[in-house]
Amino acid sequence: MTDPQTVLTERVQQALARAFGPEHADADPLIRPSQFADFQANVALSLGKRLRRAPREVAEAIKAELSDFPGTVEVSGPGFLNITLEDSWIESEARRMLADPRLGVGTITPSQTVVIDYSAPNAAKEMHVGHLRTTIVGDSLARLHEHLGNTVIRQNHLGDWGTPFGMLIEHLLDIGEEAAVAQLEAGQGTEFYQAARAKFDADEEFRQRARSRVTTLQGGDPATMRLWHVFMSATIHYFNKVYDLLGVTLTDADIAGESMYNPMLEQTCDDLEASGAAVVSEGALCVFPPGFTGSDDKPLPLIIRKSDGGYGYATTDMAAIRYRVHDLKADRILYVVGSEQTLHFRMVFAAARLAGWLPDAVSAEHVQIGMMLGKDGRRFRTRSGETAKLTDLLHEAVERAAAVIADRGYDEATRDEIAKAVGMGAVKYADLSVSHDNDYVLDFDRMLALTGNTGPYMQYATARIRSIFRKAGLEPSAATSPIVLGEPEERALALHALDFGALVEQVTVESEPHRLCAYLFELASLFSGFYERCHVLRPGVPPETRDSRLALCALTMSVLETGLGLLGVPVPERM
RNA sequence: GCCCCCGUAGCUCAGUGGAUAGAGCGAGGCCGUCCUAAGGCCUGCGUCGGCGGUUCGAGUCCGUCCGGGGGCGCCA
Repeated sequence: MTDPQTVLTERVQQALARAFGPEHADADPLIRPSQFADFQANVALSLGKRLRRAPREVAEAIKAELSDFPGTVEVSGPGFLNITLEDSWIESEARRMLADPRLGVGTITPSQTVVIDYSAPNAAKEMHVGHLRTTIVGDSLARLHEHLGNTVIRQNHLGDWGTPFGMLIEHLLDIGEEAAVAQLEAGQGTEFYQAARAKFDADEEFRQRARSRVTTLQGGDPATMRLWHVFMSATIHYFNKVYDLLGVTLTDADIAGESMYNPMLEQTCDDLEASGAAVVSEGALCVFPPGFTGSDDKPLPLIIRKSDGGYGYATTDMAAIRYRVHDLKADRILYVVGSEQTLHFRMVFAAARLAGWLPDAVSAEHVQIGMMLGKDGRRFRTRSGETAKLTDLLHEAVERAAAVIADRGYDEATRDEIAKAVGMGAVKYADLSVSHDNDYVLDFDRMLALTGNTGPYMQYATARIRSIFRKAGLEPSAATSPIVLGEPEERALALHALDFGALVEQVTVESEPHRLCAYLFELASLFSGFYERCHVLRPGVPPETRDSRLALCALTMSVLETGLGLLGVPVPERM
C-alpha cells in the first residue's frame, strides 16, 4: 500500500515510539486530508491524553523526530501537525502506482468466502424501480469483494414460492401456456399477477382451484411442478433481460430462491425444536432470541412454523443461513435487503447464533436498503399512479442519453452502444452515490441526470482521456514516463489518485460504495481542472511535460476505469 | 405503548470527535481560432430540528423534547 495516509500514519507512529517509548507505536495519530496542508495529523486526543502531556509538546516532539521526512511538518493549533508532502515523493509514488496493475489495491489475506444476498425480485410481481438499489448495490459489493480476492457467492433469493403461485399457475392454465410465457417474457408480470388476483377476488371457483393448486404444488405433484417451471423460466427470462441491460453480474447459477429451501424446512424446524432453541407457543413453533421484546415486555417470537403447520419467511431464512454457513462455507454473509426488515434479520441472526448455526467467526450483516418513497414522502405504492416500471426508467435513460449524442455523427450501432452505456451509467451511479440505507424519494429526473455529480461525468472524463491518447497515437499503457509535478492541478490530481487502494479496501469492508462514488467524482473533478489548465498535446508543450502529463492521464484513466468497474458503471470509449 | 431509523443550503444529498460544515441541481454572470462545452471559472445560498450534557474541541457521542418514517406472533 502506497497511499499517503497509511505511510504517514506509520511514520508518525514510529516517531512517537522514538520520542515517547515503543509502547506508543500502536497509537492512532488520525491522519486526514486538510485544507491547510496536504494532511493533518491530530495528536491531541489519541496521544496527548494518553501521554498526559500538552498536545503542543507532543506535536513538537513528533515534528523533531520527523526531521528526515520528505516534505514539511509544521505544528499548528492545539496538537495538530500540518504535513505537506514533497513533490518528488508524490511523483515516485504515482509512477509506482501507474506500473502496478492493482493500482495500490491490496488483497485480503486470508481471503474470505463472502455470500451476498441481493436483488431477490418477487416472481409474482414485476420488477419495479424499487428493486434497483438492492440489485445495483449488491452487485457492486460483489465486484468489490472479488477485486480484493475474496470468493464471492451471489445468492438471488427469488420470491418464487408460496400461496400466490396457486393462482398464478391456474391463471397460466386459463390463458394457455404459450400466451402466458409470451406475456411474462415481455415483462408484463404485473399485468399477469393483477389478472390472476382479480379472478381470485371475484371468482369462487377460481379461488378453489388456486388453493388446491397450492396444495399440489407444495406436495411436489409433477404436473404442477412442470407448470411452475414454465412460469418461472419465463419470469427468469425476463429478469435476465433486465440484468443484461443493467450489466448486472447475476446469472441463473446464482438463483437460490425460496423454493430451493422448501425441502429443508421440515428438518430446519425439527432440528431447532430438538435442540431446544425453538418451543411451541400459542400453537406455533417459535424461537425466542434473547433481548427482543414486543409490547408489554413480552418476549418476541421468530415464528418458525405457523400454528396451521405452514412455513413462513423466517423458516426459509433460518434454513438459508444454515445452508450458507454449513454448505457454502461463508465467512461473511451480506443481506442487501430493505431496511424495513431490520428487526426480522436481527432476530434471524440472533436465533441462528442461539441455535449454534452461526458461529462467532462468521459475520452476518444486514446491508440495509432504504425505502423508496413516493412524492408524498410515504412509502411508494404503484397504486398512486406514478410510473415505476424499472424497464420504463431504463429505456428512458437510454433515450435521453441518445438525444445528447444524436448529432455527433456516430453510426447507429456506436450511438446505441454509447447511449446504453451512458444511460445505465447515469441510473446506476444515481443509486450508488448516496448512502444505501437512507429512504429516498423516487425521482426520474434525478436518476436520469447527465450533468454534475453523475455517472456520465466520470465517463466523460475517461472519454476525454481516450481522445487525447487517440490524438497522440498511443495506447494509455504506453504512457510510462516519469511524472513531474509542475502545476497545482497536476499535484492535486496525482495526490488524490494515490488514495485509491486504501479507499477501495475500506469501502469493501464497510459496504459503502457511495464513498467510492465520492472519491471518483473528486478525481474526475480534479482531472477536469487539470484538463482545462494543463494542456497535453498542444503546440508549445515541452516533450517531457507532455510525456509526464500523458502518464498522469493514464494513471487517472486506470483509476477511473477500475473504480467505475467496481461500481458496475460501464466505461464507453467515446461519448 | 415499546423498539429502530431519519431531520444538514430553495431541492437532492455528502460529511471517519478536529480548525472557516461541503458537493451537485436550481438561480445570476463569465470562458469558444485551442487535446470532446456531458466541461471550466466566478457569485449568492446554513438557528446542521430545539434544549441540555460529555469534551481542549460536537453536524458527529449521551440525555431529553419536537417533527417524519418504519417495525412490533403466525405476509415477505
